[in-house]
Amino acid sequence: MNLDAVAKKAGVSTATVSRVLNDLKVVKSSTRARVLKAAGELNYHPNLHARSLARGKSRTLGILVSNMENPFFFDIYRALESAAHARGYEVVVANTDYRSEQLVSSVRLMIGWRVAGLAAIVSEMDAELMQVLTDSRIPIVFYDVGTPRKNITNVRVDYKKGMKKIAEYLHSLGHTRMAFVGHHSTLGPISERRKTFLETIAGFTPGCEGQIVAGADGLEGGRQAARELLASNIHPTAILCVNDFMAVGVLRELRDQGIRVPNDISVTGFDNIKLAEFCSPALTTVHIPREQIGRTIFENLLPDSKREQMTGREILIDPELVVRESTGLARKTQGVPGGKEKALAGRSTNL
Amino acid sequence: MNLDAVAKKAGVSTATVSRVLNDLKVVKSSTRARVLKAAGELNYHPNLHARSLARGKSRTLGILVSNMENPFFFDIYRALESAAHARGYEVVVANTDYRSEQLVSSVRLMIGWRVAGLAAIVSEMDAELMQVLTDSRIPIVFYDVGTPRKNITNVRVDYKKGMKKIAEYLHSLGHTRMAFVGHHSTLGPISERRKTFLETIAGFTPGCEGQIVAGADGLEGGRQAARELLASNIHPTAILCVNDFMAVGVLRELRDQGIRVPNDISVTGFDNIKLAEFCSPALTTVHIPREQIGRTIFENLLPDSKREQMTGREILIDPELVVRESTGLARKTQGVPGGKEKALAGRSTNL
DNA sequence: TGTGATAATGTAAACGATTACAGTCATCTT
DNA sequence: AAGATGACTGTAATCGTTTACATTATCACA
Repeated sequence: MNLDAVAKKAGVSTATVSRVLNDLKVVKSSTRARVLKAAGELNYHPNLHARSLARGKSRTLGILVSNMENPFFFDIYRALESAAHARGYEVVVANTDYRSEQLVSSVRLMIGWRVAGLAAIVSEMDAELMQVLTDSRIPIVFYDVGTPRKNITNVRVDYKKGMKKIAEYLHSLGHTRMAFVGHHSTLGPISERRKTFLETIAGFTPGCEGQIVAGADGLEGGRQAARELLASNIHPTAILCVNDFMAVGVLRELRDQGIRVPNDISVTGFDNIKLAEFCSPALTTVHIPREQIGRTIFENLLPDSKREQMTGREILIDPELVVRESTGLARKTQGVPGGKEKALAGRSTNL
Repeated sequence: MNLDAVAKKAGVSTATVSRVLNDLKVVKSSTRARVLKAAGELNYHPNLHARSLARGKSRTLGILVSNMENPFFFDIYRALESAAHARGYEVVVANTDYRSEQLVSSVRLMIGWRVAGLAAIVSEMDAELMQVLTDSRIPIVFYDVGTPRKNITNVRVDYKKGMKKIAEYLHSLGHTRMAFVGHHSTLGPISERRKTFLETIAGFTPGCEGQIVAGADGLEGGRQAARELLASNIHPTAILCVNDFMAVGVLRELRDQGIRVPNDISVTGFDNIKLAEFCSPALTTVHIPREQIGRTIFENLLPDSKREQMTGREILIDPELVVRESTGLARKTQGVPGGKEKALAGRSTNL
């Protein structure tokens, strides 16, 4: 079913049909009606490929996320989409699953679709991909990874500040032995988050120790990491998680092992996803304004922005501590609460 | 950047470039190399709109879901996508947010993109939309809603059986006063789920009572519904939720009101999403094989299926009870545990 | 060296829209 | 009555591919 068929049926030219369908009000209302009737009867739907091709520009935005299952990503996606819809843009989303191979192929797809803009809310990155993107002239917004360049904006949360707030808070509760649970793509030796955590801990009183474990991003990954952590001889009094999603997994494992939160161990998340207030105990976390991030990304993707698009900006977002039930005073003695392990000798804290 | 530019740079015709890019191995390997080099240097990416237009058929599947935030939908989406990728198909997804207005516009979009197939995992439905879809010749699979027709397959879980298993299980634990928490789109007076619940309850010993509350699909909606329920004078001993996602919200509200689960009230979910085993207490629920559903949907979307596509099939999926921690024996007396309400007189159960 | 056969490439017509440009009317003006 | 105006509508080029068909190299063999 194409324009021609409709045109024929309505007894007009394809140009007129096109004008009707695009609401150019130059068309006489009687012909307009005739065309609409014909289109309706034929169950006609414009071929959007042909349309984009002819128009030469699209009103579709692409968004890449690492893990749509993690509500953090989903919330940004939703905010972005709703901002876009409000301005007549469509959004297509692709899940990279933290695999840079998948990222590359998704980017290829998006460029092939000639999206009007591309948002990359991903942790993984690929050096030559950056080049391809820069060359592609598409307006791009990165979240967290990447550096501003021509036609590239970077939205970044001040991760360091958030981490500091959390760590200081825990420290003020008497915690000195802390562990960090992250997922692989945030924990490579080069990763900023890992570094931030270690530096922050190191900045405290000399006796503070920081340890690191990793799992996949998700409930199961969090649980797995907690399991490893507990099986080791680290015995932290607080577990800081890279995000709320994994923290919920951690909570679960602790509960399974009979460890009380926060009495025996404190746990913190990051992001402040909805689930953080619905799990038990509710998570102490750091709020990241995903709604705002989504909107900001959209605005920076728009072609018309009068702020010159070509320089590349960086936008820094300030996270806030949210205290709930999962954190409390550090236990004075560091006996292992689960009970199945031997008591620790001589590793008293510096408090 | 178009084929022509590449062709010129490589000193060949566009036809040859196209052949190289599509891996038609008729091209001499030396020219092939030349073309690839040119394409690379120009940072060329084929325009997929033009491609689809020329080919006249796409390898893209559309999927519509009511609420991507609910892991149930997400899991189906993921399974479908991974099956699709394995066979060289792309997937685009649209969130309808339970709004049939949004559904209509998403369908329009998908048809406009000339998707090779369309999966509708939605609860909302629109009479005339069904007609549009039937007329559109696109292979379609519905989940739960809709009836099989020409070029339409219907995948359906035996909701009745699942509900029955849950209700019978609860009944065997002594529960007679049950409430059902659903979201609006599953609870209209005409909805099958509502009916199923009421019928099942009615099928038990005469004293059994069933009540119904609704909230939005989600954590918050579940909590809200629970709040209403507890504020009313229904005092159920068991709360059956339409899905796990809402059940987690219910759990949260009960905990806030000091009601112990399952000691005071039993709670059940539906779907068996991952979260169901990570919340506290872990949810008794009914397993729905989302992985399998996703794969099944994909297979029925494929054009080549030798099973004649034209008749329309129905596929029924059998759910299984999963007992965890959120259910237990009914309290013998139905005093209100929260303590802030007056005691109930004379409404003893039939046990 | 000519002759098919076969391999490699080129030509040009689709695909289904949009849109600049060029009509065609009917209606006023003068 | 001729010309101007403005309101509609039609013609045809264009967007960037694919692909049937035509054409030209290449090569083995008589």
